[in-house]
Amino acid sequence: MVNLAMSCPECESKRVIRDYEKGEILCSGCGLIIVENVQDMGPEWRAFDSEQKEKKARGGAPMKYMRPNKGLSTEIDQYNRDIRGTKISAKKQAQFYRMRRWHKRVSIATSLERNLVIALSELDRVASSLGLPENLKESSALLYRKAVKAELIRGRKIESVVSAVIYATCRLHGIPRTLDEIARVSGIEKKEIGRSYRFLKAGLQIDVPLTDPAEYVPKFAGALKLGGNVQEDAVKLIRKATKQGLISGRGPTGVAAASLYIASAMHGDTKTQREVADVAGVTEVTIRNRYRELKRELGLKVSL
DNA sequence: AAGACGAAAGTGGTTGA
DNA sequence: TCAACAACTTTCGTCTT
Repeated sequence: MVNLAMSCPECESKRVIRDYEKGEILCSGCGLIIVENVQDMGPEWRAFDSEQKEKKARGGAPMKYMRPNKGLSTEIDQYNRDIRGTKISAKKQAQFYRMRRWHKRVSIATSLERNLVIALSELDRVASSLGLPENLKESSALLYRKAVKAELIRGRKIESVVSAVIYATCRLHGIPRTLDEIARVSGIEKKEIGRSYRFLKAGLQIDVPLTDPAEYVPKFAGALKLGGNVQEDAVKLIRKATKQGLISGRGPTGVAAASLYIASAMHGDTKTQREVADVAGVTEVTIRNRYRELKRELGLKVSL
């Protein structure tokens, strides 16, 4: 029970207390229950300085972020001695050998399982918030299992591998999702995902084709509320540019954005560079650079 | 006032010695 | 491992509508 610094709305008395056992805030003067079912979100202890806080806090990092199977598992050591150091009998040795073997098997099975449980739920969460179809989740899960088998997870966060797997699967399926988007929903840094992705690509020898800028067109056009014919023209521009080797080495999003920008202007539904840049996740400057290249190389006569 | 333009400097990643 | 490099971003001043 703790006195709170507030007065009762009923009787105006200052005797408002908090009852931790019942989870209520009430007035001990008139008995009015002001708040029911209070949930205490904080720790149940109180600390008065940082030293105490250090000592009392016992949370630590969540288990899943720690190295799997470290700190929690038991090992049966390999020296066939008892605690006094004398050799133990052959019969006992054989028994210990069997125990070790089983112990190893069991721990490997559980750590693998634990890994998969965490990974698959994370995969589901990220894939869902990206609006990815069910079959893509399936192939992602499959790819993740392959990665586990190839022992590519060690040393990096499960989450970042999951993100990398999703990124790879999206590209393989031609469903464009940028690293930025995945980074946002997964909470993993872009470069971290990129690193895991490259590692994955090398380790599993999957070759992912370069992203075709045209894949981004419907998505960006949708966000900009541009019609189908604008999209078609944008794709045509991209095709022409591809033939002239204008897109190699260029970021696909930038190319798609510039093409859409030009196409929108050709249809008299001009969007500002700012608008296009925002939905494409690039800057206006990049759009201008691509736009300039396209205009020059394709001999476009666009009045803007 | 808003948008377009482009120069210059800075950033993060790749590549080749 | 380091430096050069390309693509892209940030920032900023100028021009156009």
